[in-house]
Amino acid sequence: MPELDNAAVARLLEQAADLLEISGADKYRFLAYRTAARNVRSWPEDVSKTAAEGRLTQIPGVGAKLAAAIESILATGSFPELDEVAAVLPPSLVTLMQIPGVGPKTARTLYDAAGVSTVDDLERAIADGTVRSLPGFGEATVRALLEGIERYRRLGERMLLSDALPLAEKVAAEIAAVPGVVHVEPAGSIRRRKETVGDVDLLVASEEPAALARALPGLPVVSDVIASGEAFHRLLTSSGIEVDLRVVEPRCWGAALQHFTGSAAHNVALRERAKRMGLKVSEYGLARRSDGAVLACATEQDVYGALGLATPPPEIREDAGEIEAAEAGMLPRLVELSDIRGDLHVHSVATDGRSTLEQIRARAAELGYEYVAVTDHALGLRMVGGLDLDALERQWDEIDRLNAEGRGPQLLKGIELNIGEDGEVDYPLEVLARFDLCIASLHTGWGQPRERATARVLSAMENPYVDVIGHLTGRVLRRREPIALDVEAIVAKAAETGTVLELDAYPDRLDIDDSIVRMAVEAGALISIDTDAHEVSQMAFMRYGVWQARRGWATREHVLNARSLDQMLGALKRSRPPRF
DNA sequence: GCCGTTTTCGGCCCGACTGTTTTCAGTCG
Repeated sequence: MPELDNAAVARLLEQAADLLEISGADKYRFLAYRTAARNVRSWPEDVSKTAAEGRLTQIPGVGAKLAAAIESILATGSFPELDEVAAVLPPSLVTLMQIPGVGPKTARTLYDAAGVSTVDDLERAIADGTVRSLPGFGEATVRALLEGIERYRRLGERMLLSDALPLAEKVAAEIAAVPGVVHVEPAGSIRRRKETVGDVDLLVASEEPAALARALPGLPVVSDVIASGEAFHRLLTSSGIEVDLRVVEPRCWGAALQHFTGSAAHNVALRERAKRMGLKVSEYGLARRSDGAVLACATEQDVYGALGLATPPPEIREDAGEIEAAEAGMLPRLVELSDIRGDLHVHSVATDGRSTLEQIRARAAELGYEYVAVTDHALGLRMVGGLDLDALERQWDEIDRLNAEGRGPQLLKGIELNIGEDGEVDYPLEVLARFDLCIASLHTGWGQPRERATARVLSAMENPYVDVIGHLTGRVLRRREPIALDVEAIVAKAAETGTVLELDAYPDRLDIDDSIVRMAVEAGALISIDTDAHEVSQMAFMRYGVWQARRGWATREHVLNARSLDQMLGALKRSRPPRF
């Protein structure tokens, strides 16, 4: 039985929830599975450990029954309730529900009446007229199904935040110039800075919605208006990405922004709280239940304030403790881009980078940094021409020369070491001691057993000169799965040894992710937000790393490179007296 | 199936749109 991580357990619970919903089970039963799945996914330790210690019911939304289900999943890879429902309904039906417009009832009908259990089945059944002949499936419904299939195939993959956000900002800028527009802001998962987003939502407040509607087709970034109503427009942009526009009255901007920012789970928790207080929250404002009087709606602060809450930053609105913290006045002051004093992971022309040391220093100066570490690849990574000792000496001489000029940010002598098969790194200790800081990363061993990969990282962390572990899991969003690792053990070791965990801000890595950041924050381990830039323009990726760190509840104090040069160097493992 | 500022039983978010079996169920965000 392969070790199942929290995400794998969550997926099985979600599958059970979907199948139970299709089977017509009680609404609150399958909702309970879904809530548990979400909380297992964000649970800050391995559920296998939680299970071994008999603490599964500490996970919010997990009671006795779901604890037993999770124990069964960990032991056998499934659980009785899932097996039972999967014996009656083909598990592939859950993919049918991913087609826009197809919910549980439609999926069930299509399966029962036409034997449809996959998207391909559905396409065939539409083509041969089977679906049209079913009761309840009129002309318009069949047309909507075909469009849904097309959208599912075209938009099935989530976009990177780094693709969606710049587009949203561009559309927002053009809309802001339309007469009558008072506010315009990306909402949804873009505003929460989630690493990938399913769709681009823009919220607009306008005094003249009709004028906005007339202006949309003429905007430079808009190539087509796909759908248009009074309060909703769907635009096709010149980049081929669709943007959904919601238009609201300026008077209730705050309530609308709160509503359309979500997350869904956060909003549900908020409305439950409101209900307990005799209030009601919707996109139209916070109202008294008794007489419907609207008490707050102009700003988000008004809405949260009327509920007795401070306003949580959008990045942490996931119903993962932020409402409790907001109530207690304990919301963290999250790290900001302006807190960042330097970049500790940048490649140069000496290996696989494309920028010179002077260019790197100049770019760091533009970004207002105090320091920037040059961290080319070490000897072991032959494929990119890792540096030998002679090459290192040359680079160090040049760094000394540039620093001696006394202009601009301090260049630091760094290196990106390769973690070997037994956790060893490329140079002996006496060479490692000569760097200002060393990052060590896994570059090989994808598909290794979890224990083995974990042991390599733990062993590297014992090295007194491995200051930082680079892009821990090696994932590449939409391309490469993370290496299977005992992340909890690694975070604990980081706190114990003073090894810093890097958050690689490259937009398709964002590695470590928000959940690991939160584990590090809670364990007292430091993180370092670095761009891993191979070209100076990529040093601008810092903002994506900062956002991911914010999603993990990191404050300035948790971030190594939010410290001044002296304090940053003093926090490195190598600056400490040796332990005996 | 979970859970407690009203509860160990009886609740468990809000509003809009759409099609059609035609005034309500299904779906969505």
